[in-house]
Amino acid sequence: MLRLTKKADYGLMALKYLAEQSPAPVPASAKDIADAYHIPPQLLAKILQTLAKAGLLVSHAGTNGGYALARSAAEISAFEVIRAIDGPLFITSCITIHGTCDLAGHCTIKEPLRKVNDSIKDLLSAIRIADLAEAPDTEHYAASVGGGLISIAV
Amino acid sequence: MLRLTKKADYGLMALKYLAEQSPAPVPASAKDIADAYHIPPQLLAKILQTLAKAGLLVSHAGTNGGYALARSAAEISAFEVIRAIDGPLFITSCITIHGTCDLAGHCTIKEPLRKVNDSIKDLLSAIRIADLAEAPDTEHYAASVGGGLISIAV
DNA sequence: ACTATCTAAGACCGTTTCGGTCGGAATTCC
DNA sequence: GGAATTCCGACCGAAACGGTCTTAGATAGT
Repeated sequence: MLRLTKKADYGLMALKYLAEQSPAPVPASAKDIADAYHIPPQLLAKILQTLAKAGLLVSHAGTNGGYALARSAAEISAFEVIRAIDGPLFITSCITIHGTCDLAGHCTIKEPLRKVNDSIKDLLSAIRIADLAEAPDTEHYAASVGGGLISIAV
Repeated sequence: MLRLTKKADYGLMALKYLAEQSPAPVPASAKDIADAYHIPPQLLAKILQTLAKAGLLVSHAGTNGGYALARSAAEISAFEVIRAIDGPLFITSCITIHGTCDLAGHCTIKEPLRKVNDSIKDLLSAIRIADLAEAPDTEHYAASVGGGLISIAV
């Protein structure tokens, strides 16, 4: 449960790939990335398209075309990627886009879970693509985030 | 995305109901709870069964039977409930039960996301059924959790 | 201008999961 | 014995997910 889709996984992997390539003299094609990670090429192609449409990637059609990061890898959060691919983050069915609960009235579960929701969002927002790339071992990664601890309001 | 199932929602609501009833002179039947929250009775019945099988509830069959919390509401975490209903918590498809990634080798996304995974787990573990019950407004709830801040290792 | 390469976009499809229902058996109380 | 209630598995429709296919449009090199 609570698992993000394979598409989001692929998207993050693709962004990581692009982050490691930058600054890229030539953009990477969907096929390049798909080959590198053994991802179904056509599927990745669609993912990259939505990522481009979301403004996280810049695309270039035609020969020698491909994709490149729209911003620096340090300025793109995992949350943005996941949101762009999988849609808005709602941990519970109660929290809809309108903020209303279809079980309105008889659902007091909503408020506490909304906080969990926000916390997860903060958690994912703190992870940046730059953290994914070149993050081989645990200690170095934790240190790079800021002391290994982040505080989350509950 | 990243949303927990309606079953888990229902389960949490049911636990909250039971928490508010305790100490209960008589256990609450599945139908009682279903009526209170307008949940499909047969569906809730199955949810309560799995919750009982997981040891979170004690059940009593027969006339005037029903369910009651197996422990105090303060000793049951939202994480346990969700895990019992929706199964183990894996934010990414990479993290399987065996801890192995089917994209083994060419998937460096895994490690950072595992930490997010653990953090969410900690987050949900910190929420207890007692927090859901009698938690009408935000301020009181936040204060009751312990200063409104919890720290999570990244 | 032609062609190879590449993105853009949408239809389509098989499988799985989810939400929910049904029916029957076992248990307990009156 | 009968009513209430848990227990358990089978079943079903709808939606989501993962993936493919096809077609069209943009670009660079020759």
